[in-house]
Amino acid sequence: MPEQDPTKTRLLEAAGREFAEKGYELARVRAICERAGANLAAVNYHFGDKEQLYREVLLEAHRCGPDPSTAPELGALSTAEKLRAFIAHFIEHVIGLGDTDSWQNRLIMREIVDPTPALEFLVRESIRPRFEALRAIMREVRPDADAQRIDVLCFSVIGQCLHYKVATRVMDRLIGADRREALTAAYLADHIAEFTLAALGLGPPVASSEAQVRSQS
Amino acid sequence: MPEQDPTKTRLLEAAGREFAEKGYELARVRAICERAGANLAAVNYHFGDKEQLYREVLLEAHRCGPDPSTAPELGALSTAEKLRAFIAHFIEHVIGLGDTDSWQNRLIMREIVDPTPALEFLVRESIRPRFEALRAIMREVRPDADAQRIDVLCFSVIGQCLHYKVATRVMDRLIGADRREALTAAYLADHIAEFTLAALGLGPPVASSEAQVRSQS
DNA sequence: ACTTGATTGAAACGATTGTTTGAAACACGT
DNA sequence: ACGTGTTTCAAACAATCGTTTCAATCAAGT
Repeated sequence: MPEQDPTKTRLLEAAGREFAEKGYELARVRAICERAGANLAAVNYHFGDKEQLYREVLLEAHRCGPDPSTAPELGALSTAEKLRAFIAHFIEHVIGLGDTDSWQNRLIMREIVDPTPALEFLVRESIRPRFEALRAIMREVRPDADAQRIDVLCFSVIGQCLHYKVATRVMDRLIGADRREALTAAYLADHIAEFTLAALGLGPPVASSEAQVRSQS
Repeated sequence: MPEQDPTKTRLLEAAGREFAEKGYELARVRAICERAGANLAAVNYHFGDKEQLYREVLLEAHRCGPDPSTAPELGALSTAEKLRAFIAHFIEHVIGLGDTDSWQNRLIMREIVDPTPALEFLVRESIRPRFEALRAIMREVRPDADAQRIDVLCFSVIGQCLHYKVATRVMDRLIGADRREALTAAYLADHIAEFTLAALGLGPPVASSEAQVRSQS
């Protein structure tokens, strides 16, 4: 099969965009095939049916989306810097707010909020490893905390980050699309890190202006 | 029209549950009518079509769901206590994690994450007032902060709260449904308040155990 | 050229959807 | 009892969806 851009590949790409935009139910097989420049029957020929296509797309989104190999190296960093690195990585790669927000991220976000049976796989392969990494950091910060407290501390971090992906549309109407887009990945990562470190007693309280924040690091 | 439980009322209730469970597209008019014990044509007779029914259900969810009149009285409280009261109110009423999670909350949450054209109304009537209230508190905490910093501070609070509604299914698979359900509204409200107050310098860093938290209040 | 297997194409199928229809049943003022 | 306007009902309609069909097309081995 020495082809340069086979129909099957184009279908996966087109299906990814369609599923991410519309969701599984609203995504139309006809629209996917049209995007891919393929015939209507191509989906059923290459993937069997719509559901199997969706699973393969989700698998592709996991592979090409947030790259596990770019997970921050947490070797010789201090605890505070580990946390800062985790947050920066999460914002930029998992949330996908740094680059052009890819269909991969939107698709995974849909699966989180409105799960299909494919969620189990997604948790096992992508979400849990990251969560365990954060949990390890939190245990380092608070060695004598019980499991429940560790959990909610992790959720406080993840919740802050994920909010910018989940509630994007509401934010646009709340503070204006221009001001929402002005919240760059770097700014958000910095804010959430400062906020979290201060809450954990690893840094000073969140300052009023950017200058004050910088004055301590 | 002196009736005790008219078809129109039963349809709104049934439609609310159906839309909340399945979402707008997956919700079936036939299922709604079956739940309401009404005829298939009842929807079109009383509401015109499915979309107008959805709008009226959303309006009903806004009225009977998170009650604006129960918004915390923020009169003579200190800034820290205002924030604590806001968070507790948000967790218990808006997230709906306190009582049985009603279809009203699930429906509104769907509208936030995956908006329909009805979002504009929802923001204007329900979300913006609450957001402005939080923004006022934050301005009180950081009088010299610019608008952008006020925004992200508010989002840090809301993001922490909303996460327990948005990612419930993922949490179940991540820490187990039993441990997730053990996170009561009171516990979460207390944690998020402590976390946020510490981040703002209005309280001590988040402690390792519950006892240490209590020792300062 | 012919065969074989994999792929593409246009058209149709069957099921399900929201919606409409027109008659029957009901409520109620006269 | 009658007439009138409202509400319910079973049935069908039109549109759309995912899926299937089967012939046409292509690539490569012989």
